[in-house]
Amino acid sequence: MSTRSENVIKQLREMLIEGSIRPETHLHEAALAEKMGVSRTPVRDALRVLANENLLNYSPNRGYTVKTFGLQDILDAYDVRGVLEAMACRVCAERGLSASTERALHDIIVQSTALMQSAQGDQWDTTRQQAWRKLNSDFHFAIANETGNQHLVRIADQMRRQPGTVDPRLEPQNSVFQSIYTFERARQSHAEHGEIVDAIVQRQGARAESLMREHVFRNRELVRHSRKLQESTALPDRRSHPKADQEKDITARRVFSLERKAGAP
Amino acid sequence: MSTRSENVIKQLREMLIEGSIRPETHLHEAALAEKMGVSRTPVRDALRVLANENLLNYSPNRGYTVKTFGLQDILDAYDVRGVLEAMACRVCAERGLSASTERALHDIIVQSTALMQSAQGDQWDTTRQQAWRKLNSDFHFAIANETGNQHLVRIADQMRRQPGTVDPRLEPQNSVFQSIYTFERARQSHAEHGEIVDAIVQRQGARAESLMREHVFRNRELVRHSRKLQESTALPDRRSHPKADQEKDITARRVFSLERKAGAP
DNA sequence: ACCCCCTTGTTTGCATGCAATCCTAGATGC
DNA sequence: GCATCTAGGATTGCATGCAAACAAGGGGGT
Repeated sequence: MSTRSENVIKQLREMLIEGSIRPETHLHEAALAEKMGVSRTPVRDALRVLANENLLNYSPNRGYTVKTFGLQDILDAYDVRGVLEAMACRVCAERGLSASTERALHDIIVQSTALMQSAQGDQWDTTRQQAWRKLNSDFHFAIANETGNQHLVRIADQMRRQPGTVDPRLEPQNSVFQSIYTFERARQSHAEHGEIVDAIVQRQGARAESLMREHVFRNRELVRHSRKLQESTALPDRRSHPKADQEKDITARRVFSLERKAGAP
Repeated sequence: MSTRSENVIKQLREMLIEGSIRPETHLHEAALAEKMGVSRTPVRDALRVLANENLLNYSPNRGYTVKTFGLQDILDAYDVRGVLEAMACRVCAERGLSASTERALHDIIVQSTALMQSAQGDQWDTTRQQAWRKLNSDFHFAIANETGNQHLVRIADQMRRQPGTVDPRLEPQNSVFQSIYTFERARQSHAEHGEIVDAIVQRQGARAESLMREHVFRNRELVRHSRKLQESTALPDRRSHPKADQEKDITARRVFSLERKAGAP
C-alpha cells in the first residue's frame, strides 16, 4: 500500500490474474511506467516479482512477456489445491479444530445458509454472487489456515489465484465462471461445505479428506467442461491457430502495448 | 547467469538456504552491494525477489530481514512435499510412465545400486554422499516432472529448498543431515525408491501413493528427531531466549551486518 | 524525574542518465 | 533473388543522485 512498487505489483497482478492483458504480450517498461504514472524503477521491480510468481516469462535483456496458461495448467492448479486442502482437512480432523476456527466455520455456514435462502428463486444477483465468493474463499482459507502450515496456506492461495481460476471482476459475462457461480452450483457447494465441517468436527479424517478432494474436483470439472465448450464455440476473432500452444523458441515475438488501463473509461 | 541481478539472487538465495546468514539479520543494501561488488540496484532486485520467495521479511521503508524458520516450518515443508509427490506417484501409476521417464528412473536405480555396492562398508565418503544426493534429487524430480504439472514441480522443488531442509554444503558437519545421509539411511531410501518404481510400473496407484508419502515422512521424522536432539544439546552460545519466536511487533529490531562472505578466507 | 518534541544522521524509495545488448532494416555480395 | 553483414534505433541493465521516511538522541518543558 505504502510504496509505489507495491502498488504497481498489486495492479499488474490483478490485471494478469483477471486476464485483462493478452498472453504473450511483451510488457514494455517505459510504456507501463507512463501508464501507471511512475518511473521505470517500480515497474521493473513489479515485473521481476511477477515473473517470480510465475505470471510472466523473463528473458535477460529481452524483457517480460505474459505467460500463457492453457486449460491443462488451470486444471493442474485445481489438482494441487485439491490435494493440499484435502490434507488440511485430514489434519484438522485428526487434531481437532481450535475454538476460534470452529466458530468461524460455523459462522460461514450460517451466513451461507442465510444467503441461499435470501436468494431463493431468482434473486441470485451479482451482489449475492460476490457475497458467496467471499464466503467460499473464507471457508477454504479458514481450513487451510487452521493447520498452521504457512507453506500450505501460501500455496493454496497461490493456486486459487492462478489466471483462469479466479473470477474476472471486470468482465464476468465473458468467463467460464458463469457456470461455476450458478445458484445451483452454489447451493451444492454450500451443502458440501457443511458435510466437510461435519466430518472434521466428528474427527473423521479420511472422510474429511476425500470430501474436500471431491469438492475441489467438482469445480475443476466444471471449469474443464465449460472451458472446453467455450473454446470450441466462442471467440472466433482471436487467433485460433492451434500452433499457438508451442511456447518455446518464439523467435518471432510479437509486441503489443496495453490496449487500455483497467477501469479507464 | 547473464545479468548481475540474477547472480546476486542466486548467491543470496544459496546463502539463505544454507543458513549461512543468521535469522533476523537486517540486510543492509549498501553493505551487501559493496560485498557483492555491484551497485544497490541489483541488490534491491534480489531482496525483493527473495522476500517474494518467502525467504525474507519485508517492511516498507525499513528493509529486509532474514526470516526465521523453526522446526515446525521445516516439518511442514516435508508434509507439503510428501502429499504432492505422493499425488504425483498415483498419477504416474494411473497414466503409466512415458518411455523416457521409465528409462530415467531405471537408470537412477541402477546407478544407485552400483553406488551402494561401491560404498560397501566404510567407503561412504563425502563424494559418494554427494552423488547419492544428486541421484535422490533426480529421482524425485523425475517423478514430479512426469506428471507434466508445472505447479507441482515448482512447488515440490521450492519445498525441497526450504532452509533447514536441504544440506548446507559449507558446513555439513554442523547440520542435521549427518543423520539423513548416513549409509544406512541411504540404503533404506534406495530400497524405498525401488519399491515406488515397482508400484508405479505395476500401475498400483494407491500403493505408489502411500509408499511415496511414507518415504518422505521417514526423512521428515529423521529431521525432527535429530533437530530436537540438536536444539536441546548443542549451540549453547546462541541467544536461547524462548521469546525469540515472537515475530510480529519487533519494535526493537536488531541490526547485524554480514559477518563474512561465504567462501571468503 | 519523566515525557514530548524536534533535530540530525541514516536508510530506503524513486527517478534519471548512461552503457550494453538486442532487434530491425538496409546495403552488399554471391 | 537470397543470404549475410552491418549500422541505426530501440530497449533493457545498472549506477548514481536526490528526496522521503525512519530511528536515535538531546533539549526543553512540565
